[in-house]
Amino acid sequence: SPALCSLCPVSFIQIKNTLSDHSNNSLTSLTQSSLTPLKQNSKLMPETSFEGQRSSREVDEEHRRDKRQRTTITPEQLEVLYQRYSLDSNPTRGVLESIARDVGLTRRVVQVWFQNTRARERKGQFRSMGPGSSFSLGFNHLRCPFCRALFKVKSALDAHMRSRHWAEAERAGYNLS
Amino acid sequence: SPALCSLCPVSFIQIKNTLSDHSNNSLTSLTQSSLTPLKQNSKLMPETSFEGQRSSREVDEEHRRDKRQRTTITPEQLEVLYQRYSLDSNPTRGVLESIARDVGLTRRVVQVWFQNTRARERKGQFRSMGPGSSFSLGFNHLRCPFCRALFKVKSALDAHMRSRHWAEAERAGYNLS
DNA sequence: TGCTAATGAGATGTAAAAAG
DNA sequence: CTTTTTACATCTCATTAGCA
Repeated sequence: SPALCSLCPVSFIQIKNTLSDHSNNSLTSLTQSSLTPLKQNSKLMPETSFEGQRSSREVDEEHRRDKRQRTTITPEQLEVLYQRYSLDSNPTRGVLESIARDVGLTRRVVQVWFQNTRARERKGQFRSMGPGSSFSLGFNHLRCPFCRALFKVKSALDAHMRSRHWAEAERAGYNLS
Repeated sequence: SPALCSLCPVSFIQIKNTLSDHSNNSLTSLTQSSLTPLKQNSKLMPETSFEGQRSSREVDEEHRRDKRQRTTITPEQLEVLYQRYSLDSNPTRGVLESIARDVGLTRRVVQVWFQNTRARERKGQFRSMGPGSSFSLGFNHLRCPFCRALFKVKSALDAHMRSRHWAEAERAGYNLS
């Protein structure tokens, strides 16, 4: 079976990635990470045995096994993600799935995005806007200086900063009244 | 020989289990357990379509392997369960069945949940409500009492509660100044 | 090259299974 | 039934690697 979603461009690779949290394989890596400087670059071993045992003629069309699949999240998707994040940064499984449907990504991708975003927030990282502050993206959008959230109007951005970046905004000297 | 890691509390037993559970046979079973729709939960927790689309051919390979199906109990279901539990922690079979009907789980699942919850309560781990009722996690982490967000320092948690849960916090008597 | 999506190890919680 | 163990799901944290 091609293992390709009929509704969206989900490949076998992506589905496989959803399992990666559970694959605690190997004594080898455990021992290694515990006892050695961990500098040895173990080459992300593809499960050839597993893939090899299904009918290979059906599958081969489209994956590069040696490469890690990196999803490109579009600004439109980011906008939705940040909006949902602002409502709940730790969504339950069901909510996560609904978000995934909304933005057209797999649940795993959305889950990872939330994990990474929580980590980013925890570390106090915010995306400094760099040169050309709060530049517009696409169509009249304002980007939050502390994260990538996009807003159509300044009042919405202000409200966002008030609610989401209270401390940082104060530190940075924004006057949010 | 029961080797124990000298640098961390990893025992031989744990390592052995990890190996035997995950190294050889488990990509198939993992895939299946993660991707196969839960039949008893299909109404409340429908899996997304792309996840459920594995061919039956892939499924029945290694059919005998240990794949225990783990039900994911949603927060909504937990709320009902805890509420019923507070009324009677040892319900009769009939009551158990009515609860099962209410929450949309099998009687067996509800029964196991009550057993485990009684055991947890006996061990002093009882929580009157689902995860979200303030308890600490890890070493330096504080969990928000109103959602699952984690914070390293109290000030960050306070800022979070101020921005996200001001109403609830006020009601609950938190002093956020 | 910087940002960030993805990966992996380790920790935690708990549903399910096994043992008693 | 209770107690204990196993297995799975998800989190954090640290890293790795892909793409504009």
